[in-house]
Amino acid sequence: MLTYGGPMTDEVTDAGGRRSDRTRAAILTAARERFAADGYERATIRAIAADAAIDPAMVMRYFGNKEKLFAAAAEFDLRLPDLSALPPEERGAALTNHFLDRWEDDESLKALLRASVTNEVAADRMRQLFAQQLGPTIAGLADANTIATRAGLVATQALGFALCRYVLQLPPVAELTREEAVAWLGPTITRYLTGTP
Amino acid sequence: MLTYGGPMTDEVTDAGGRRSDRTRAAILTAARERFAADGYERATIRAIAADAAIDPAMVMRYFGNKEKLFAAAAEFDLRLPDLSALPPEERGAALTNHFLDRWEDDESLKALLRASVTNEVAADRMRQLFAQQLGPTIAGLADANTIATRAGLVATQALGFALCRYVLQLPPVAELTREEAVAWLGPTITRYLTGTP
DNA sequence: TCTCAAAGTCAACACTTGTTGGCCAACGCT
DNA sequence: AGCGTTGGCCAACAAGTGTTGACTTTGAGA
Repeated sequence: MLTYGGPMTDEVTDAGGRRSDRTRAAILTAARERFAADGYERATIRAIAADAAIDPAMVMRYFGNKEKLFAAAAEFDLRLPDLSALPPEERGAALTNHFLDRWEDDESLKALLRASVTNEVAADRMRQLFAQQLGPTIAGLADANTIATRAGLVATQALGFALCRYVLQLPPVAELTREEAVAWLGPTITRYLTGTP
Repeated sequence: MLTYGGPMTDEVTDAGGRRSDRTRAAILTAARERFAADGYERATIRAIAADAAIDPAMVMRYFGNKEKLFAAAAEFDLRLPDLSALPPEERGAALTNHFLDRWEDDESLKALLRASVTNEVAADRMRQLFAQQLGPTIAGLADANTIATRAGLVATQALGFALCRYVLQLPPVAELTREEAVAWLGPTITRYLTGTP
């Protein structure tokens, strides 16, 4: 039986909880950093284990194999806000701001982007992100049968900007302030959300 | 001495030329395909050699090592047209069309994009592409000290679209016709080229 | 205190990778 | 024909990969 007398928590935090929960969380954190920095194939189990200060075999015990570890590390929720409350012309800026926030406070997205270029599982997760999370939130903001296209277009600009700013670090894009970035991208996103070609 | 009595040609074509020129070209073609399809680390020398129907050792003989092979395979010229002849509001569509052309008739760009996410040499080449090729061609179309930023913004949309369409293959983006794509992206690029935030 | 499952360690495996050096075949020149 | 350069193949190396199994330690419940 899998009973255990210790404190019962669903959350996965650094401190507290069973010992196994802590190392599990340590592995996930290290994995996210490595996948974000190196991509899928260059991030090795050994390096991740070293970062988490545990044995590589533990990673296998906890997550089965590298693919499953990645799947667990790249779990991600865009946490998109409700845009319908805003006037249409402000929605692009709001969405841009939200994207930048999510990108900068969670390495999972960077890990997902870096990996999705060479790993099919990651690419699939990326496709789902925009189809199942962005799609529904912009549904109702425009003609129903244009929603998928609009979500895709938003993806092109959002991912392209993130690629240039956080991954390739193209100087002129990386040096933009938050305000400049929003001022440039906002109208583009707004047009993709509710405009017409 | 490195003299050779055979026909002296600078061009590297499939047919004709010395035997070495032909296999050299075969290696480059295979390398481009593999790098484009698999990215830098998953594209192995052995697989490239197999595609070119030669021995892996030949690849080393011809190009020294994997990095130099990639550098040779990912040599790329955007061949940007002169935009100043066009009316400002048509420049975005023209540039978009040209990008799509270049993307679809040469695998080097896809190879470069896939590799640049995990390989620093490739990332550097990508940065140069937009700084040294796109920059100069849009110089004169807008205020001189906004050129670098404008080139960067164009890069975000161009690379983002290519990423979604050709690499991730996001369904709604991959299914857009050429006309739809140009109609959506054109105005965005135009605004980045000559508009104001 | 004893017991036993959970958590962790260690060493090795099978495999793939980039890369190297030695050897053989082809071919244009004298 | 004989030569020498060039092009090509084979086998192997060292390093690093994901992954596995057996062993040891830990720590809570009886």
